[in-house]
Amino acid sequence: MTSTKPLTANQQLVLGVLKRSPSPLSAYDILHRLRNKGLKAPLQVYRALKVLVDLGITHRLESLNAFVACSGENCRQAGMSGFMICNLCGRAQEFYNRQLNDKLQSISADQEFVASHTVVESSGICAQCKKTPVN
Amino acid sequence: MTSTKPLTANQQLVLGVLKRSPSPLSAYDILHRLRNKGLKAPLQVYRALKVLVDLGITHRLESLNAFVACSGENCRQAGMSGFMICNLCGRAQEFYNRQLNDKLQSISADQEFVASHTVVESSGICAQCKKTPVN
DNA sequence: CGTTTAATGTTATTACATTACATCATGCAT
DNA sequence: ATGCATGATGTAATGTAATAACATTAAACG
Ligand SMILES: [Zn+2]
Ligand SMILES: [Zn+2]
Ligand SMILES: [Zn+2]
Ligand SMILES: [Zn+2]
Repeated sequence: MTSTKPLTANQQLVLGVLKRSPSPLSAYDILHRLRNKGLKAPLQVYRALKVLVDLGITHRLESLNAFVACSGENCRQAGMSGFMICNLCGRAQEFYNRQLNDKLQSISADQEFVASHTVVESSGICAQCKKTPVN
Repeated sequence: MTSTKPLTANQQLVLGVLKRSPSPLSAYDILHRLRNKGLKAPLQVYRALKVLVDLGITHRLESLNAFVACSGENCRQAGMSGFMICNLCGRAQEFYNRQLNDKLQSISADQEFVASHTVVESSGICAQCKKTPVN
């Protein structure tokens, strides 16, 4: 059934901000953008983010301490996608690669390690910024 | 030639603490352990860590906001190793896998993304802790 | 209704990291 | 030697990220 409980008001607000943003936002960035909507404290944002991340609708970028809306549909099942983060324009491109996941899986298996979550984040320069140095 | 400048006193202290620790330490953990050696401020630790990380002698674990001494020799060249982090005992096992790196490389290439650094961190339960639940 | 439960709000605190500026040591050019 | 540049250190203050503790409100349900 996957009876999916609807998002609460705060959760929708936070998700909306993330979806509209071209690049990842910190919790405090989000808070700042929702002051006018009545949000006042970090916890309101962190609570909403926790739910969204747990649902797989939003991802946390560990190397940025920031959050981004999921760009795919396959994250709930896969549980593991990667990101390419541009140091110039700040955008984070999400990707999913079966072979990469399989490889990570086999590496874990070799060590008898049971992974529950894996972070894959590359920093560098995106194709766009390579062509147009100043964005 | 690789004329390698010797580490300063603070850098050696920080590296020593990391090498002796069985699991990753936060900058403030390190500071705490070096109070008796005269270190007083976070910046002294962060400065040393920056040098050690830049040298590839130490790695930063993004998902923990913590640091760990490099367990291999191949990091200076490779620039990319991964970690399996146990949620029970807290240990972080470093690994290096050529095929994984090649795959990440090819994924980047497909998107015309030039990666300068890549984070790979899996969280889960290590072999040790699987056998002996309470460590 | 009255009671339970989940979501929110509010304040304070803890944890992580950097900025700014003063001081000290070292090496080297005059 | 003396003065100056350079790099490492020390110190204080501040900025940024995240959570703890507790009060309040809103929905669900008998
Ligand atoms: Zn996703
Ligand atoms: Zn870019
Ligand atoms: Zn290493
Ligand atoms: Zn373990």
